[in-house]
Amino acid sequence: MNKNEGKLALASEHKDVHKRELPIICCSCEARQRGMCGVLDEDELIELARHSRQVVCRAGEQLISDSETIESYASVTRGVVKLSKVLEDGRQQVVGLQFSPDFLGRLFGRQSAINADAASEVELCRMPKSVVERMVAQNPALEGRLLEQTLRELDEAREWMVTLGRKTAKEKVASFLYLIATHKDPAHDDRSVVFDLPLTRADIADFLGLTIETVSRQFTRLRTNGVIEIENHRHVLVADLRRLKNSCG
Amino acid sequence: MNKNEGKLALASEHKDVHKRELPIICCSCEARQRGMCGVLDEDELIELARHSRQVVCRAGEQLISDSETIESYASVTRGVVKLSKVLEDGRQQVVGLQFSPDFLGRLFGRQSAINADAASEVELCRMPKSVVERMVAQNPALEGRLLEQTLRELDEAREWMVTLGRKTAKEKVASFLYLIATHKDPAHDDRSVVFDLPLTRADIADFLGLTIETVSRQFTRLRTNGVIEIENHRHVLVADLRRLKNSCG
DNA sequence: CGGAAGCTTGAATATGCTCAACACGGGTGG
DNA sequence: CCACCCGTGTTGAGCATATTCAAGCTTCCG
Repeated sequence: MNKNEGKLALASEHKDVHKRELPIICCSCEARQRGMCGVLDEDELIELARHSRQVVCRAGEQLISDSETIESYASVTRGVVKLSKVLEDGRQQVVGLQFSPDFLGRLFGRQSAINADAASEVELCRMPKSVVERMVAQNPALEGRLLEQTLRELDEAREWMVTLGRKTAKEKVASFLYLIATHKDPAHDDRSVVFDLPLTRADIADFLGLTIETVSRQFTRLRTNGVIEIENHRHVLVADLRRLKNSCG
Repeated sequence: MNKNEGKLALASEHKDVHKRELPIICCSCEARQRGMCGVLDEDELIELARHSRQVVCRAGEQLISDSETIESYASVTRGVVKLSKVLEDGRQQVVGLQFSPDFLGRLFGRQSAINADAASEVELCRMPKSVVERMVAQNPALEGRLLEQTLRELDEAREWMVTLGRKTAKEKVASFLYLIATHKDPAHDDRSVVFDLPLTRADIADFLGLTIETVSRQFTRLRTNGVIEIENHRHVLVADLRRLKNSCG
């Protein structure tokens, strides 16, 4: 930690500080480019950063649990976050995946209605609820950007409802692979893609409303059909993305 | 139509009009109470009303179709709107229901990604896209209210994903009935509720990711179990809402 | 009254689930 | 170093749930 920063932070409580420096961490942060921080001016960014904390979470770690009181929000800066809901008897459904630089947390919520877990190793930038909400109230551009993300998430959720409600097991698995493939490589006019699955078979099953056995069988089926190749159970090669898309129903 | 209004509208193009009267239709409109219009000041409301048109749609009428260019938004002021998506081979999934005073239309969207149909007879207040977007840009409170509705819709969509992915046919049908029952009668600490189904069996099936036959069978099952009573295929009586809730899984 | 649309019911079928066995890989400890 | 174990994934056999196909029944409306 920087000595000057420590001094300033102590001396400046409740005072405006001019010309504080932009935190180094923010400079290369995706949230600054395409995420919520992209609409903040320098002062706001410094103010927000002053209250934020970078945290790294191991795969499988729980980030937010259902019914938990919400005290902070976060930006996802690395890795994949899994949003899920569980029924009383333990049945689980993954209701969304979040990637960098998505905003994490139910804005204006008092307590969470979902669980959030690190699907892979994840890096978060945690921000206190109150600071974010104050900033949202003062900066319509921030409100606007969060509105846009929320609208995008709603579009994705509805798209996925079609998959859950109306597709066969094979189509579901193909749809999942297509989702990951296009998310990893935005320049997918190229026909072939290679990637590592960010989810276990169990997570994929919970995402697709299937069992792990069915997911496994459909992977095998897509493999024997030549649509995909798999190495080490995790590493996937899609030779022709259009063929995969055609398998999505 | 009022003669004075006609004259004013013609004479005042591109001029500010002071002291225009609040449209009568707005006074009793639910959107003015709990919907988007609740955050508008009088001038804004008059301005918006000047560009808006009330329309009534018969049950089954298409309001917005997939891939259609978006030129207007709307507030639902009466009835139930069904949002759906279809796969190329015709399989259909209902991805949401909207009631008064919900906002209808994909904000900032260039073209629609879903169909919207009148499930029952529906009344809409149509507003031009450009006017709404200008007002959203100028009034953060409006942006905030639309953000809140979008967040609520996202919550609902995710809740429904659990139903689609992880519940049995019986639980799905019970969940649908519970959704309608609690939506019709917000004061549902009372144990019994009576209502008319706003959707046909086909629509319900598309909402639940089932076939009409399965929906029908589960209705029969809930009826013989004494959870519900049905009259005329449409009129439903729930004697004990807690029993229905227990059937939701 | 007759026809159409919407709904229910039954029998046969198929899709995905359950239960069970086994394979593979990485880490731990004798 | 090898044996063992645990977590993860695959495969098979039998089964259950929801679908399909087909018939018949209400209700609404001309």
